[in-house]
Amino acid sequence: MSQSAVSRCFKPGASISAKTRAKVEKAARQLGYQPNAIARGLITRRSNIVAVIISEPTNLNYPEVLSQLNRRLGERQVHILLFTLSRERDVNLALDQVWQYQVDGIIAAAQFTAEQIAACEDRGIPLVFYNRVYTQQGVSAVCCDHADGERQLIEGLLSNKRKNFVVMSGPADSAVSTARTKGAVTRLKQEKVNLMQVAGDYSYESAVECVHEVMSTKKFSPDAFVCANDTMAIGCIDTLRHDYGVAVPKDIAVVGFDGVGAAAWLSYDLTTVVQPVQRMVEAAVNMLLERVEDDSIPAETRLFAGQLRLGSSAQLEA
Amino acid sequence: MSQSAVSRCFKPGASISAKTRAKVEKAARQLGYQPNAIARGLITRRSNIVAVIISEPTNLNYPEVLSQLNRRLGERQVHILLFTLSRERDVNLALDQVWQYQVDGIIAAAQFTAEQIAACEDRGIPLVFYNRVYTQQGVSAVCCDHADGERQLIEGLLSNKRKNFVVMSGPADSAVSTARTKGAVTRLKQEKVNLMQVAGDYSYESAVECVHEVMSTKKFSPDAFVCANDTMAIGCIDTLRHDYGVAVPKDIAVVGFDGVGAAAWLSYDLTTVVQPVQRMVEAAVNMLLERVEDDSIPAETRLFAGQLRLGSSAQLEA
DNA sequence: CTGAAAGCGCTTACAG
DNA sequence: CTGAAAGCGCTTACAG
Repeated sequence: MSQSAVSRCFKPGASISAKTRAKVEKAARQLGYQPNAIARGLITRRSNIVAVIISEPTNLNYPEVLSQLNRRLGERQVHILLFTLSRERDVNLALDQVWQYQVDGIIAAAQFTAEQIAACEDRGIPLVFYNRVYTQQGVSAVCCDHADGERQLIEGLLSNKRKNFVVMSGPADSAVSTARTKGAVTRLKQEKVNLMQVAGDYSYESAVECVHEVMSTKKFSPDAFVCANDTMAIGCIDTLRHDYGVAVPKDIAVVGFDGVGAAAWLSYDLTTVVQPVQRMVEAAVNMLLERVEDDSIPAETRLFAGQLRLGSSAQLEA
Repeated sequence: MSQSAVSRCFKPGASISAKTRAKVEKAARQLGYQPNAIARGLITRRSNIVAVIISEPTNLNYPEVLSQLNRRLGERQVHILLFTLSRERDVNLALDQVWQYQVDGIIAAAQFTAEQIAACEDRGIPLVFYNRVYTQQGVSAVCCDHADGERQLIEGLLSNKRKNFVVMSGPADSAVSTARTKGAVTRLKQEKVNLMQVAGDYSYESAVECVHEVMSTKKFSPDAFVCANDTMAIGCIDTLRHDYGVAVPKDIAVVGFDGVGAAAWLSYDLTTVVQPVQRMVEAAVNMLLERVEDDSIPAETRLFAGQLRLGSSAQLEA
């Protein structure tokens, strides 16, 4: 048994006789032999590992994203080296590790600086952003159309005769929150309505505090809360009902964004925009692996429309 | 510059003069050089990668576990190769990949067969289970004491004069669900109370169906629901309130298990057992890495008590 | 303290 | 179709 013969046996399409193949396979079975993917990667310069960098692991949306990613990549025999960031600024720490592990590509749900993006390019590591868009050239991304989703929600609330809006944003360093908040505010500024902005951090608890802040403001009595994610919208509904006896949606309408599982729970039945996670993940994986195969493929940004979910937390027209 | 000099420069404690070190570091900075961890792993037989295998990614508990794991392992410069299983039986597929990637160890929140455990041992790959216990020798595990947690909940419900219990289990192939259900049922069988068992799958939707099933059963009118996880407990509360106008906890008490974020939401304020995730993860990481360093260290099972959270979904005594 | 050499487990032209 | 040889980028005795 030569080394080469064994190697060819595990390489699909290599020229090898049925006889040698049988011999190798038998021995492999007896010894429990599996080719060493690390050594293979060293010579082929393909590790079949992709780094997944996520900065908001607490976002309820992310387990689904991660498990979809694992499924889609797994189908193509690609593995995930996982990096969850506690703070957005830890990107550099993660990237240092990424270089060392010779990953084939990066899927990032985190904010990169221009230098960080350039560093990936310099090293020839394809990079696809998930739910971040960059205006600069040559950056691939899949993204849910946050601005348009917010626009749809606001249209509905407006034709519902809502006049006094609260827009609740997420963490200041979250690009997703910024996009959503900006989408909502931009549309609202075109109308003659009152607008108050408050800053949460995506968490239920932060929404509770924001609602207290709003409700203790004299001279402003809101009739609609527009929240940057579902978790905060849920926090709003609970606080309004339990602490202020407000009827939702009769007195105040509440809308969220994401389409997490809890949005459909009977206590909330949230009006929200559902991100097409499956399609987004599929697109991200395809775009990344295409560019791994062929580095001449140009960058591309794909924007997916979210789907309006009409719940009873805000009775919009269909 | 010899290869050896560069190598020593990146190895802490190696004998190298300040002068050469400076020269190497300067060059490294200019070229953006980082040692290739893959090649290093090939020769040192240490990849600094740990496989994390999770079979219930939909469990709301798991994002926190994963992000804690990442933090704890990251502190020790160890990385996570992630495997999420859609079905418990995919363990073999995951393990095949695990062998190829020469991981240093495995953390598994999934059910392994005796053969699968033996395969890890044969290959000398340390294995620590998370929230699974095995009675066989030589298996390391950290686990929340599910049975004792259930016992505490049941004691409380009993001293509350509850008489007609529903125990709702999770998926049949989940060891965690089995342990919890068995803990509850064992304790209940010691008392003169009525008991009905129903089978959910950990999801909110399955709890809704279970409640319908129970409430349409003539001759049985429950006054306590004991659910194998928080998500189902939440589904119970919602269904009881919205579909049957039941007062929780006055008419029917509901308890869960896990201590997920939503348990504290105002609409639920769940009585549940909180898993000490931080401590459990810390223990799992320590146990695994100890055994990576020194394979003579014997296996160990560590059982952590869960902490009772007294919410208003069941008014237990303190 | 430093460098030349061997070797980790693979793949891949190259000759036969 | 098959095997010997070179080489991927490292680390680590070994000599100097």
